[in-house]
Amino acid sequence: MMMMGKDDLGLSLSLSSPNLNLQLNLMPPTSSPASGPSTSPSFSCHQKGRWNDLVVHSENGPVLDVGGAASESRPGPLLRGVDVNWTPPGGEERNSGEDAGASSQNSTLSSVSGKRAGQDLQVPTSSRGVSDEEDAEGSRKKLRLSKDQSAVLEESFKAHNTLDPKQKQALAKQLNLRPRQVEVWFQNRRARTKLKQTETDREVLKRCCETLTEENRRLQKEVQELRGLKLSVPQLYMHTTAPTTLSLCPSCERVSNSATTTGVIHRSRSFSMPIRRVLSSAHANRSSS
DNA sequence: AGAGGCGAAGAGGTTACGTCA
DNA sequence: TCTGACGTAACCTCTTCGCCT
Repeated sequence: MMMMGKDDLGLSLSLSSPNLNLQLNLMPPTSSPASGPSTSPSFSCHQKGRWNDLVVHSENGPVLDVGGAASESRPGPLLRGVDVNWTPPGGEERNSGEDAGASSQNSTLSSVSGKRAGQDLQVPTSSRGVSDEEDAEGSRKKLRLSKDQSAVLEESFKAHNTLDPKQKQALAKQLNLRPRQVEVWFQNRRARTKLKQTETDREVLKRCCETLTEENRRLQKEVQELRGLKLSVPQLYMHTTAPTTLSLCPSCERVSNSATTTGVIHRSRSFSMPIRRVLSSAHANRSSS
């Protein structure tokens, strides 16, 4: 299980509060410009040349051998039950080159749900058609990719979370999968990554909200204290305007009570300490009087 | 045996790009 | 040359469904 970095998505969020400086950088890697729908992070669909060095190769050819004709060549413990990714010799080769080959000869790989098979046959899209012979096979069997296949796909995904057509072909051939399967795997992988990231962000934002709420509560309390002081020690404020005009000097970060200031407090955390000095001073005055 | 989770895959929509009249 | 219609490809999101625990 690979852990995704925070920059797998195309969002950038920055939050800052006195007690919290939060930056969520959800931008995709710089090599993966976001150009999809505006509602969500997405990845360019025209990324030719970005995948040139990506496929994970093995010294001895494909990293895994699930496509052997002999059953003993299949990864036994890695695959539970039938190896749906096994391709009869020559079966995938007939389809090499195009996703249209998704009409796999591999009957166990049938991806046609009974409900939708008819739709597919009626309106085959560019790469999602289903052959009649596959339809005739009946219900689809859907099994997991092997661990080795998933590992190779994960490695590829780490390097790039989008697929170049050539690399899709290469991966498909390497893993004895159909290009459509590789494509779908990457789509689902991106979706899982995004979902995971969304949940993480939600937690972070939740904590941020709690922190800000607490900070707000604290500041409200300070305001109450200041107002109480103003009532009890009016002479302390005679030379100044209302407390709300207190501002923070951007250079020294001290409280300024200049009447010319706009009252904008830039850094409330720095504001807090001088305020406390004011408070202690006021308390001293009150106790002495 | 049934429920729920997970993942593979389908369907429909969006966007970007190329082509052509 | 510009422009709008059209087709295509890649992607995203939602959903379905089969397998596994």
